Amino acid sequence: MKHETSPIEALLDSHNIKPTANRILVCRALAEAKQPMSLSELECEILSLDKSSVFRVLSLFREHHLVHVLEDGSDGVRYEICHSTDGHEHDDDQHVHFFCECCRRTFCINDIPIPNVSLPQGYVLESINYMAKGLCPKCASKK
Amino acid sequence: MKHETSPIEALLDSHNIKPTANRILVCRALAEAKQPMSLSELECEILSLDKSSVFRVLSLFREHHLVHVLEDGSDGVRYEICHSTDGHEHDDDQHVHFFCECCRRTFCINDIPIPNVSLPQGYVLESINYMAKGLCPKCASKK
DNA sequence: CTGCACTTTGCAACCCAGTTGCACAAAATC
DNA sequence: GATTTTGTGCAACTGGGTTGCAAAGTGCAG
Repeated sequence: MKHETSPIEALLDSHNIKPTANRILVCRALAEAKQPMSLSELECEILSLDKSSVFRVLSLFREHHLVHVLEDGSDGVRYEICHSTDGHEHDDDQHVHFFCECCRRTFCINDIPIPNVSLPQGYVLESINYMAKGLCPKCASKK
Repeated sequence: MKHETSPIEALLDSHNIKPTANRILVCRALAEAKQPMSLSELECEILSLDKSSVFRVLSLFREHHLVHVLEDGSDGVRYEICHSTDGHEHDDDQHVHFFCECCRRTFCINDIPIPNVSLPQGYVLESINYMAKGLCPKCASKK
């Protein structure tokens, strides 16, 4: 019986990434997460993998534009699957993120695209990191 | 002859920070810098000070809202003097920053305020980190 | 199938920014 | 001047990130 390719494998494939076991694990973890994940979170979630393996898988994903990186200021970066329609070169799905200073989690505000600014002459824009900070609904209501 | 208080000391004073020698040094370095500075840059610039001293001075400044913090993704945060008019509680001078991926420097785009977004119900906004990335004019022209 | 080249992985070691404990120096207070 | 409080330097630690290297896995030609 032939091996049915999962959606995860298809996703890797569409980014020209050979789907090894480790890569599938990491990719699935990221895909199922509702929030962007940090290296160490992935490390904990997939205990079978070594830190360096996760690191290298993530680096590879980044090179192939399967994930993008965001800094929330909580010491270290987070990774999130790109949902851009074409999935290559430029991410067209960059959206606003929100970092809760109370529970220190990072939320995707998928509905809200990043507002653009017109930079002064000469600057070449590649990407934008828009990180709003404050209290998430849950933490705000606990006050 | 009486000790003339420098503008730097006045600035510290206005934020209720006792102006010690170290604090004046750090504050002046920040004030004179055209770009936000990292902990290690300050460390190098003021060789007489220990890393931990700079760190503690910066932490103090942050608590007293004399500086604000920004993440440019170049490993580690940067500090910048607040130029808010009242200088307390909320920074009203938050502006766009630009990180050059070539020379890895961070620029203040002072003219451009951070565009606001209306967050979903429940979120309480405190601050926004808006970091545009790409090539600065100098690096872009070198290509 | 077998041997060989290349890729992927795990381990251990390393790097470095940030951070903390502690003891001493400086300043403020009594 | 003695005592308390505050600030500082040193050294050590932490934790995320990164790399070298050798072993395991994979693909392919013969």
